[in-house]
Amino acid sequence: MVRKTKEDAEVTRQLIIDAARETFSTTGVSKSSLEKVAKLAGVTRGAVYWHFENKTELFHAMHEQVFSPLIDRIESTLLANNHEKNPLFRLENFLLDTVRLLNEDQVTRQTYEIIMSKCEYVDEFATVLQQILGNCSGIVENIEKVYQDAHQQGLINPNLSPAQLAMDTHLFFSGLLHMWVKDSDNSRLRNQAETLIKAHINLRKK
Amino acid sequence: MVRKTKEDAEVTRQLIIDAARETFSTTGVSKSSLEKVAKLAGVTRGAVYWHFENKTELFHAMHEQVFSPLIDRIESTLLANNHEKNPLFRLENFLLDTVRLLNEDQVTRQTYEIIMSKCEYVDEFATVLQQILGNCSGIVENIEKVYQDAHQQGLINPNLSPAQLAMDTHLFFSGLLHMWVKDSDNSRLRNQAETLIKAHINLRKK
DNA sequence: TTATATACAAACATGAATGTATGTAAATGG
DNA sequence: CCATTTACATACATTCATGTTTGTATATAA
Repeated sequence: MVRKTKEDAEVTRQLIIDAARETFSTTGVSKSSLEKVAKLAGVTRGAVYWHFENKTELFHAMHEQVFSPLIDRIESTLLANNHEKNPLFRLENFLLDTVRLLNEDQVTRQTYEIIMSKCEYVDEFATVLQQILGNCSGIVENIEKVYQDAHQQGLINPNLSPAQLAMDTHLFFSGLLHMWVKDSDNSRLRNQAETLIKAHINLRKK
Repeated sequence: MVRKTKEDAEVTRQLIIDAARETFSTTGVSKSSLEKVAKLAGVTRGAVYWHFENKTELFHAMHEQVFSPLIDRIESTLLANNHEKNPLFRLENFLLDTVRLLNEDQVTRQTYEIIMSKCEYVDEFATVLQQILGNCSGIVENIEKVYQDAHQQGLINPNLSPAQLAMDTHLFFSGLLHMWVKDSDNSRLRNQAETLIKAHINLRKK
């Protein structure tokens, strides 16, 4: 046994996370044994238990690694300090970028797939769901600010409530992501996504 | 051992399905052992295996029992043979009724919860997902017809595409149901749902 | 240079869930 | 009324995942 340096250990940790994502994605979280994950990562369960308390913690690590940067990105792309000064364009770009990211980045795509259709939100995982819902509230708040901007700039119908528009957009996009992720062999939706987003935004324009 | 009559057996079968729903709902599908289900139903695993091949078949039975009538209801409430002659009202009523059903009927609510957040869609369950997606396509088609009606009757902005509107509505509602089901302790959304639906429809009106 | 902590592998112990096979009493059909 | 299913309960065999413990070679700190 070759004792690893600190950097080597970090590599191993990442290998395990990657293997977990891959395994969760094909087998589902609850049917993914840590033995399978370990084998795919080229280590033994010993390594897995060294780096993570149990499967739940491993799941958390995998989830956080992808979603932390995503959450951070939201404000900067959505809010007024962005270079794009038209709030409706900012919103449209945010939605389009997210879909494009799902198209291009397999890691993000797999992670979305797992949290949306390969994970059961009971007991220990209920906290993950609460976390996700918390992020959602954050997104809605930011979208609402966007619509408030648009409202003030006179870009949208003045008797539409920003709060309601924000919820409508969020639910639309949430539904879109769910479909997008689940209906993997329906390329129609995947191609249609951009058009749908633009149509959704246009519906609000004056 | 008291040998049961045919009707007794049917009662047992239903008890098992009910127990399964309850167990799936609290424990998640994959962590629900048939032993637990059996005990809750007041029988042994013998009875479960007598009525159902395995957990997957039991899940199918539970799912179908709630969703078959739901699917059947769609066309009759959504399409033009309905008493309500205004297509936008038909659509609004359909959405509102669905939310109301979720509010009132615990069986329907639990079943939605299970398929939306307490089930992993891999291997044997992937077929369930395909089934659900099939139903979705059906709903979208029907909603599209509604918008075509509305279009012909001049109720909506003439340069809005019925197909895109239908998808937008479906994604909105899909997102709404997901949130509604998952965010069980957020009564805000549950109270807001009606308002959101009406706002969503109003957005399309001329 | 040596003691200690690190980063795992390997072995062990346990428990839980599944599927099947067998037993059985009573309903049912002839 | 008798033979045969039916509708289960009970018992058995097997697989599999988990968590823990132990072993160990080596990086690292003192």
